[in-house]
Amino acid sequence: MYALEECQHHISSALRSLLKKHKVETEVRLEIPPQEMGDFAFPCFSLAPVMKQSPARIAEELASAFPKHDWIARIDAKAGYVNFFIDPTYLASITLQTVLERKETYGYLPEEKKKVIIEHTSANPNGPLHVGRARNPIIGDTLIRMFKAAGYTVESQFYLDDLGKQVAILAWGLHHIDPSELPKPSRQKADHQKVAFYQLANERMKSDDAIASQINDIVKLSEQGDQATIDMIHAAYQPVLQGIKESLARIHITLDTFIPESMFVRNESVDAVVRALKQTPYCHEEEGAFYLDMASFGIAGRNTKFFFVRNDGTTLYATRDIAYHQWKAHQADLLVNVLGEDHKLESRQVSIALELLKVTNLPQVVFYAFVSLPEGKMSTRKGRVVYLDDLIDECIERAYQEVKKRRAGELSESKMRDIAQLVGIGSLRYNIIKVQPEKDIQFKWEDALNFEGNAVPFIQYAHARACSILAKATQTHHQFDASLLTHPSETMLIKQLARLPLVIDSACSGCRPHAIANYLYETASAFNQFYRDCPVLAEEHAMRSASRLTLVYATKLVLWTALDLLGVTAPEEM
RNA sequence: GGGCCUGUAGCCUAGCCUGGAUUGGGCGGCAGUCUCCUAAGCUGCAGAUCGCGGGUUCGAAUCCCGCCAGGUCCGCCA
Repeated sequence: MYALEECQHHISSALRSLLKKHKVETEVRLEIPPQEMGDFAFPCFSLAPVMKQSPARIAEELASAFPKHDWIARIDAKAGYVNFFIDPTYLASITLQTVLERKETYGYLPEEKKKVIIEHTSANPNGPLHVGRARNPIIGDTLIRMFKAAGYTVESQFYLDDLGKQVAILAWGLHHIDPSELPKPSRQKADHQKVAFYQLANERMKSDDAIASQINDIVKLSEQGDQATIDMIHAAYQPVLQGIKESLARIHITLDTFIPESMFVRNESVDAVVRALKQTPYCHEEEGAFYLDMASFGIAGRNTKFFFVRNDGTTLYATRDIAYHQWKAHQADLLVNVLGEDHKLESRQVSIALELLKVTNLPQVVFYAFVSLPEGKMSTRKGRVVYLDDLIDECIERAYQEVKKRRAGELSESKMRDIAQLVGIGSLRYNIIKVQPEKDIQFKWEDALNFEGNAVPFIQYAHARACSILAKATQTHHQFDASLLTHPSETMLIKQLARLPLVIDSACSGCRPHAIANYLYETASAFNQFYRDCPVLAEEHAMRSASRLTLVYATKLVLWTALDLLGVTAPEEM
């Protein structure tokens, strides 16, 4: 058990037994009081009616009766609260000791022995990833890293839509459009080269019914499992998918498995889903097509009909999604999906259908709001997009300018390029992950490329400062005397380091990746204040200097570990 | 027409699930700070009817109801 957790447990159980003496059985929930008022607080207001005393009086009694313990330096009763002050020396000694023992796994939680599948990105492979969609892989990959740290076995999955209209349009375009008709692609990557075929094919389909029906034929044949058609589509999207993977790899994202939608048609599990759904009392027929009436499940709107079989007997995307999730439910203990908010209704409908099929392991879904441009929503079809690859380049280039501005002459060209790489990519990931997923984001270059304040360079810089001190130190053993680390800035920093396990736990259980970003910012900030107040190498008292050096080392490890949760790497100098 | 999400200083954002003590940060603005471990830092100042109106409560940014604004969805599309 980590330090703060142990301390919290100690306080709650001591409070519980104190209250038991007053014949009060209650759940003890501790709060974090405002600064300077303590480390944990217990509000007594709800006890007042039960104990027939004023909250202030109860707080005083609890405070004076509270047993002495190493954890607690001081207890205050104030305005109906019992405020507990952790003993900074005790906390420092336990926390630093734990960091030194655990090193890169400090903060990681015990092995849960549970498996979670996290599905993310799952973009149609018809063109390059754009910034609107970039939120998906970044949230997904961060969740993956968080769940691993929280002790889960994690598999990342990309659900590959290889049967849909989008890939059929792409395939048609590649076979019927003369490349000379198209504008020159901005990049050599396959995803950038092929997207123009998709865009033009999409336009033609809308104005020409013959083309529309040719594309529909492709969709139909592939859904029926026609091997030649499936192969043709596969050949069309495969290079695009490869391009998408390369883009993701640039921002440190790889996926474990790609599950093609066609798998569930081929193995006939979709047919089984259809048969089972038809058996349910919610199933109705309309002109040869079948739907579930979801009105009684809280689905409201113009139409509560959830169609799962067309009148020609073929299935729909959502039907296959049900088969996919039914299969997935048996592959792991926990399922997490990252989806755009436009999929909210469909996802709900799929879950209802799964419940009707007696599937109990339903996916937990993290929805994110769209990233729009000042001109409006991004759209591959309309060509109104900022591509992820372009944003990556721009971030790295801008980071390079910043490094050059500050360190030209001091660092070699290749070193500056390396730093720019880490800063640029880190900025991109951090800027997207630091905002809670359900909040709308309007993409503005000046915000995305702002490297000051609450941005990743601030954190990387703190890490680099720590590395710089460590590099200059002659001492190699990490020894410390916790009783010498009593400066307020030292105590603040140590408390911050002690929080990491709690942050991982709560961020993970609530699927709130932005909490990690916040924690990092606060930790870097605490380190910068320590840096200002507490000289390390220049400190004359040898043991104090050594202890501070150990604190610097611990901070470096924590910053590194937490940045890694976001898929961000920190340079040793910048 | 209906469902879901969002609304916190000029701009961006945390806190909302699980109500609690002066709503934390950042950008931008103003004023300081490098004979001292990298000033991508640090310090101070100014700036908020927590969208609006009710309700519950000893206590509401947080819970409930209504309204307003923005996003998103309501296809035998994916």
